[in-house]
Amino acid sequence: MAKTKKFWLLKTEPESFSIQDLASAKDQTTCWDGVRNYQARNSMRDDMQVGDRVLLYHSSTDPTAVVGTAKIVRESYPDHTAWDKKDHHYDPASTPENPRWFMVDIRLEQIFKQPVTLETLRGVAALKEMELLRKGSRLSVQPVRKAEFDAVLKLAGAK
DNA sequence: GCCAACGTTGGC
DNA sequence: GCCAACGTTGGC
Repeated sequence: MAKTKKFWLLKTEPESFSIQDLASAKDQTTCWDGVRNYQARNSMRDDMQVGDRVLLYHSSTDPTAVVGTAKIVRESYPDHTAWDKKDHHYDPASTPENPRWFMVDIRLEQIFKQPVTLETLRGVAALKEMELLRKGSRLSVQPVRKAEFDAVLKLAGAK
């Protein structure tokens, strides 16, 4: 069966890791570590495939916005930062023998010349159902519909 | 299994 | 910094 490409949105606080950080990373690639939410983990562990496209969103900044796109380049594997006592996201319940948390690798595709702000997204009728715009939405790894992904690209003047 | 208390996220 | 909306924890 042919793989169907999926679309995602990943949130990050630019103070801790920004799309500019991704741009200057080796091979413009990074592991998406530190996710400690089961629903988000399940998306990464069970549903993300190499080749899927990702919107990168900067939260807790001004303005909050989708700032670019990336691609999944490695499917899920254990998040070893959960085993590191010194790591901020350390979780003693996760072990190498029985890992609880997973991550994927992503590679930068593009930084939007024109970031698409949350305010802009809220004004677009085609995005009314987008998870990001749901009241109280906190999920840091969200599925995005293809039509939504395309609409955001269009708003950014990107492909 | 219920649910109160607690911790976190994230827009404003 | 505030606080609404969550998710998790743990006593019972």
